[in-house]
Amino acid sequence: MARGKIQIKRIENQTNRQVTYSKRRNGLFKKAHELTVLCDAKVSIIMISSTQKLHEYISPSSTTKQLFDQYQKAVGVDLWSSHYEKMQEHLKKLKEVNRNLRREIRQRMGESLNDLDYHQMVNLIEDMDNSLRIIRERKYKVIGNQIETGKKKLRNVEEIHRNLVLEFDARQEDPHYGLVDNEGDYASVLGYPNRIISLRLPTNHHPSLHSGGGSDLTTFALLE
Amino acid sequence: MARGKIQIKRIENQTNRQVTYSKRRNGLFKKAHELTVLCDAKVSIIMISSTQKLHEYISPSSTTKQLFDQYQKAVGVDLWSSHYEKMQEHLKKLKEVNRNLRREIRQRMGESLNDLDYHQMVNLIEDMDNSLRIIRERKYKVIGNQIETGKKKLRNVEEIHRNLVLEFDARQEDPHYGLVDNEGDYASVLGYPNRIISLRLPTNHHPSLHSGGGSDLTTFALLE
DNA sequence: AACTATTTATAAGA
DNA sequence: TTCTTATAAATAGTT
Repeated sequence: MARGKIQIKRIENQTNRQVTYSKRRNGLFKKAHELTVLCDAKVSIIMISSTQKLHEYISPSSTTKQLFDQYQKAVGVDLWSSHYEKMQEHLKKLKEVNRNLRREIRQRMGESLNDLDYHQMVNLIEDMDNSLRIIRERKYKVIGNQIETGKKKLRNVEEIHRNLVLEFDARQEDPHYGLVDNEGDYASVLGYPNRIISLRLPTNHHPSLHSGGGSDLTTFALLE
Repeated sequence: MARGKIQIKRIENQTNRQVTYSKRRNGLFKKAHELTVLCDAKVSIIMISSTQKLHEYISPSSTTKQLFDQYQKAVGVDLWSSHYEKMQEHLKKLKEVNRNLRREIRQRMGESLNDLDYHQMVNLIEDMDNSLRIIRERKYKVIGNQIETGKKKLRNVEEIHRNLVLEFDARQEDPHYGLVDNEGDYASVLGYPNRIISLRLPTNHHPSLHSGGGSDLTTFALLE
């Protein structure tokens, strides 16, 4: 278009091609912008050079996506859809699975039994019987554990009580029995909360001699 | 650019604007195409006029979507994703629901009982007991129905048999008893398959006189 | 990146 | 919408 006409065919010289690309790209964008302003139109240009570099023009107050959405709408082909399809399928499968799970639960709750034939119903009953047995066993095991724990706790408490009573009796016979130091608060030193000791021996703040240590009273406290 | 310079600003005259739009659009597309060929580039132009008409240019051997995908990749923002989000959320919810349903079934099958505390276990047992009762009732009802239907069918069969025997005896006493026409095959005319009649009376193809019609033998056939 | 001869695009009119 | 044409704008080749 200047200094000589050119053929419209690929420019083989790489440098030349890039220079022309740059110049004409600017020209194209300028024209696009003029069009945008003069005719109140929206224009989106996406260009990828032979070196894979990308340039774009988008008319002011538009976005490329906006224009692309309008383009799809006008062309009538939803190019997003292919991206959806896989997901749609997944969603469908999940819903199906969901439905089946719900049905199974309903049947196990004694509803929707019309869906089952006699044989299936017999199987269901057998299965639920087995399950119930398992769950009951489990329950009994839990109960057993609780009773066992309870007994253990009870034994501990009884021993503590017994020891306290023994000590108390001993003190009554000999007021100085076991009294080593008036200053220290043995109960709290050994980690026994005074509150609990005083429940048992309101007038005496000395610990029992034989109880196993703080842990016993801890378990006792947990029993409450 | 010709016959006088123009200001680059919106053309107020509507006709003029449209004419200019048309002319410049062609110019732009031509330039785009030249660029495509000269510089071995890919170009996508989407234009929407002030009257919302859409035009596009796409360089040969490309698609608009292709270029748009490359554009997204280069720009680094996935414009599809916003379309996914809602679906993603839905998917997530469904999976969660699914998980819960599975857990409930597992528990009702005596598995994953660690997830339940004692109270929940007691409730589950009570619930399953009730459900089992309902299902058993249903089963008994179905059994009852089957027995009832069976009895009814048996009665019908017995009556048919009785009548056939009666007829057979009558025929032995009087060979022409009840014989009206030798041509017709009464059994099949009345809808009785010969095969079944012949099972009972291999030498006599006449129907019983009193049985209730084809339906009885149909129900009989169902009994087999 | 700048220059400029020349080609190309196009505004206005028909 | 298309053609015409005077003129503005773009740009190929050069520096």
